[in-house]
Amino acid sequence: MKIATFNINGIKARAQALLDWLDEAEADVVLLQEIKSVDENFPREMIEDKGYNVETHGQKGFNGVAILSKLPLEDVSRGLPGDDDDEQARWIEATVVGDRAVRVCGLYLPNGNPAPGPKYDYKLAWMERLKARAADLLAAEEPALMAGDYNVIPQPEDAKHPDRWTEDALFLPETRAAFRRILNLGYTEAFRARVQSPGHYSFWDYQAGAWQNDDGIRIDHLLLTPQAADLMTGCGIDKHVRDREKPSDHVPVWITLEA
DNA sequence: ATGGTCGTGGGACGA
Repeated sequence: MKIATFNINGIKARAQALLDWLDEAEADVVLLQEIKSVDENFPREMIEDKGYNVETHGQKGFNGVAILSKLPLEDVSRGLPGDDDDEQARWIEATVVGDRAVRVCGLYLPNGNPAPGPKYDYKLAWMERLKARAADLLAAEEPALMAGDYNVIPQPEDAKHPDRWTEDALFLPETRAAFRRILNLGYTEAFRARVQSPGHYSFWDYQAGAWQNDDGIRIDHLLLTPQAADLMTGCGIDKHVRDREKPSDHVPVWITLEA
């Protein structure tokens, strides 16, 4: 089973790029972030025509997440638990029924800039709620993963120029510590578990020639429970997608599971 | 320090 996460930065502008990538990647499950669409306007038919089941959790203008799956999806749940007043569409989860059942959670963690400030407070509070959900998932002792745009640069090795990010909400010590606390519950960060070398990124800003200079950061992650990590057979970043026409500023990150 | 570029929706805001 191949599972990918992809922040597409707007489904309307990215429709063709997404379809092209779906054709080549042949992922069984895709977790999308920043669809920037309400559910009614999401172009589900074009994706269903490629054999995917489609579950969305959209919002007007911003945010929005979705799950695409060639396998059946069960027990779909929308919204990160822990704050009934939070109306931002940043979380969706479902059970994928393959040879084994895998609980997949798609997330779009708040950016948090500028920090300090209310947006950063929201980010840290959201990460605390994420940790609570992560702990509950672990307690089930089943294959499960939480994947998406974490807006967290875990280590200096995950940025071309870490010195330029020291004041940024994606790299502040408090952000990285909150991310580590989630990992330390018992999660495996798929890519870093398999690749130790620096210089692998999943996001390049549209501005200032970031892509041309390979001035990237690695902020899209897949976190696996021990039962999922035991099934992992591969992991990769589809960097070449960033060089295409009308690209997202993120590229897909994926794993393969023996499931 | 500033401005640099996108997407959505059709203005301002988020990233």
